[in-house]
This record gives sequence, C-alpha cells and structure tokens, in this order.
Amino acid sequence: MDPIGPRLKILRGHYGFSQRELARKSGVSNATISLIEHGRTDPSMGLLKRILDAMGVSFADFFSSESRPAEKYFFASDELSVISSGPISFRQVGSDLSDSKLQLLHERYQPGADTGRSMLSHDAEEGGIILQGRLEVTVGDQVQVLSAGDAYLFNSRLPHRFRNTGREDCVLVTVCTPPSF
Amino acid sequence: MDPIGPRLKILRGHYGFSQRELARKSGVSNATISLIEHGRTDPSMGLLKRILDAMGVSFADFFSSESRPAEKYFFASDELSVISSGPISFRQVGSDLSDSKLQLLHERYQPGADTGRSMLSHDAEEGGIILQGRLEVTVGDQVQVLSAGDAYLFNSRLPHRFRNTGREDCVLVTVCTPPSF
DNA sequence: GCCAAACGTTTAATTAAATTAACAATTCAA
DNA sequence: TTGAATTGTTAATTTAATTAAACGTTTGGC
Repeated sequence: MDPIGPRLKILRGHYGFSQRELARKSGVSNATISLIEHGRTDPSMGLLKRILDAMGVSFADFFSSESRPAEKYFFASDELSVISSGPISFRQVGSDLSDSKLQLLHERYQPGADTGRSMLSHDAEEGGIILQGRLEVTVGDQVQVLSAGDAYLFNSRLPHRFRNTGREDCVLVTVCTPPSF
Repeated sequence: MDPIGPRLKILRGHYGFSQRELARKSGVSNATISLIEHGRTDPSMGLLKRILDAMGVSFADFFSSESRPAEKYFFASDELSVISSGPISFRQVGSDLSDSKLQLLHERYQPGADTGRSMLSHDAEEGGIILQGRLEVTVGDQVQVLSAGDAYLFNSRLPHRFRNTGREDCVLVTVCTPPSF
C-alpha cells in the first residue's frame, strides 16, 4: 500500500474541495484531513470511509486504483507507432490495442472549453489524438498540455478532465468504449 | 464499508487461524482481533493492513469482494427482464446493468416473425438452441431450417437472419457475447 | 494601504483505539 | 477427575487518533 495521504489529497483536489470543505462534508475536523494527507496519523477505517463517502468514492474504488502499477497515460508525438504509411497512415496509440473495442469520435474544443472534473465513471477506456490546437489533459495525478500530434490513453475509471486553455480551437480524434446499454 | 468485523472473522476461519494465531502473525494483540470482529472498535488503516497482510489479502481484494455481495446467480422466470415484445419477444437473464460479458436470452418468435437481414454486427459470437417449433436461420450464404433440439453457432460479424416460417411459435434460448460491444 | 475571509498547518486537550492482563469456557491428555 | 493448554471475551492501562483552537499566509475586496 502506498501512502494514502497524497492520493487522498489529489482526490480532494479533483473535486475542488478545500480541507475545511471536505471536513464539513464528511463530518471530521479539518486538522484530521491535514494530518492524514501528510501521513502524520493513521486514520481509522470508519473515518476514512466518511471522508471517501463525502466524495462519492467507495473503498473498492479507492483501493483498486491503488494497486494499479505505473501505467502510461501520455504519449509524445514520436511515440505513436505507425501501423501503415502511404496515402492513408494509421498511427497507433499505446502498445497493442488490436482487440480493444473502441469507438472513434471527432471533437472540437473551443477556447476555454472545459469538461470539468470527472470522477470514477464506469469501467471503460478513453483515448485521443490532438489534431490542432492545444489541450490540457488531467488523468489521475498527472497533468499535461498536449499539442498537435500528441495523444492520451487511460482507463476512464481514473479521474480525468479536458480543458482548452489556448486561444484557438482544439481539434482531436478520440476513442472510447461504446456507451453501452 | 459495511461490517468488516464479520467478514474478517470469516476470512480468519477460512485460513483456520485462531484469534491469537492471527494476532501473533500480524503483530497485533488478540484482544484487538476480538474487538474488531465484534465491531466494538474502529481499527486504523495501518492495523487492518497488518492483519490482512498476515493472511495474504490486499486491501483491493478485501474491498472488491465487499462491493459485490449483492450478486445474483439465480433468476425466477418472471424475473427475466423483457427487452421487447411483439412478434419477437426477448427476455434477458440478469440485469440490463449487469457488467456480465454474457447475454443470455429466452426468445419467442411468433409465426411469420422475421428479424430481417442483419448485416455488420459486432465482433462477437452468438448461438442458440431451439426448444420448440421451427426456425429458419440464415448465416452468410447458408440457409437452414432448425427444429427443436437443433442449434446454431456463428460469429455475429457474419450477416444473419432469423425467420419463423412455420405455423406455431418458436421458442429458443440464445447466448451472445459480449452484450453491448 | 487596510481588513476580512479563507487557506493549510500546528499544538494542547480530548476521545477512542490498542495493549496488557486478567477472566470463564473448552479441549485434550494423563 | 485433574491439570495444562487452548479457545474467545472483558476490564484497566497505555498509546495514539481526533478534535478544538490557535497560528502564520495568502487572497480578494474596498
């Protein structure tokens, strides 16, 4: 188990809560939030549950994401593997996705467009390639500004957020598992 | 979290450990084990981790099994959710929201019922067994009329079509995997 | 500039967890 | 039966988590 303090702090950050805000919502003291985030105390399970509840995160979610080892979320332009060149070229994000069932979308983000913070949705995969402009992508505790040619790929259970912080439109191609049901 | 005490007790029993045995292995006092199992105390995370470690169980395992105690394995006939009525009725085993990879259906084709020509499906397999009546099944360039006891199995990427050409209802059980991809 | 409000942190006081050591009940061997 | 070694529980003590209230910083008016 890695230290839960930093993870908890990141989680709180993604909801935009202050320590006192989260403390009020969960019914614990703000001091406790601070102490836990700094690893200066070992919270009881009941207390930890109250805190997670305030953010709508279950134990299962919290501890399943914990056991996830170093995954690669961002890929530089030159890291995309070229499947085929010529008049039509396919450049693949990630290693081997030949058997993943993903849907392709064409999206345009106007300046200032923001998906807001999104947490732990259903189990699915999301990916995309920036075609034009710049896009700030947040996944888990990582933030990256992607430019044309860059790409992302992650499991949508992870907290994520898209934001166009530039002054021009951002155009990208994205993939995600079908909106089932 | 639901009571972790009873679950912990069951887990301990599964390993055949006594309270003192588990206490020694995990480096906590036997009294604490007893208190936790009875819910008379709220263990700290670090302590619970030591106990789980002694049994080789991770947080992720412990809390992932927790999150699905409401799994349903058996379904009464009237519990099958009706997907569509009319000339062709589908009754699905399990919930529409189930994350199951397998879709199990109980289907009834009235005389003359016809799915029409279905092209392009998903990369999946589907099969079925006829229970009653007769059903004309078209797969690719092959056409066959199946009777009770007959069955079919094919990759659903192939164009396929189902038609009841007889004068009585046709009842069958079908499977499809995966459900919505 | 100032003041007020919010932020995160820290310290002392309180509350609760965790231990130690006892308890009664059971098992097993002598 | 007797005694020793288990079992699980409980009471009193110690230890640590949690709180309440303070601290120093920063932010945003006015």
